[in-house]
Amino acid sequence: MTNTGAIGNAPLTGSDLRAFFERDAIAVARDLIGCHLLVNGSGGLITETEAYFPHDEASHSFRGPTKRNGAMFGPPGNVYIYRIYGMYWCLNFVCTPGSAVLIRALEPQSGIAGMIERRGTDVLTQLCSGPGKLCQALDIDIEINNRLLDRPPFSISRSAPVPITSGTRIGITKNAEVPWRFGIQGSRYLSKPFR
DNA sequence: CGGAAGATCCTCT
DNA sequence: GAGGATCTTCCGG
Repeated sequence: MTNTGAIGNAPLTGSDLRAFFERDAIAVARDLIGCHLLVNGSGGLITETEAYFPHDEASHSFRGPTKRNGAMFGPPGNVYIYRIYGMYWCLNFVCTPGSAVLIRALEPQSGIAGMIERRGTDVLTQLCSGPGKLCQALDIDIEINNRLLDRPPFSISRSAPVPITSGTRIGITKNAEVPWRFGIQGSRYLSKPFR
């Protein structure tokens, strides 16, 4: 399958941003693959995503809004950031209320020197090959939770179509069999290969 | 290279 | 008080 929705590369803003995200999280997760993400000048092509839903036991929104997951019930195109295992941050983009896409990996293109410094490695394929690594590389933390993607420090734009593959989501125990993980087929910049 | 285990800290039960 | 949408290191094969 190919991402056919990608035309042009101007940043998604305002009503365009809203229209892109106000859809089924699976469609959004698929269409985000190959998009270009910048955070404070660091970023690149999104290579791996996962979709989460309110009716999905693996989702933080499964039991309704709480203090922690509040941003997940914000407007389409909102950013939801949470701490995982007491050590790392994870980045999500909100779709319809309580639905979101976890950004799991990207191919570095901009601000690589800063990523190398923050990650402590110069191996390009290991800078953003996982949700926690990606946040460390892009200097993402809770300070920029609950903001829209068309405002600083964020910028997101569509890019050229890429070949898409899918599989089961990573690191969960509940609802673990659904194929709601998406990625660039054959990319070297993934958290794990697709089977 | 694959599996195991430890690090570490909230939030929600 | 348990349990994570993770990562790194260490160990064995």
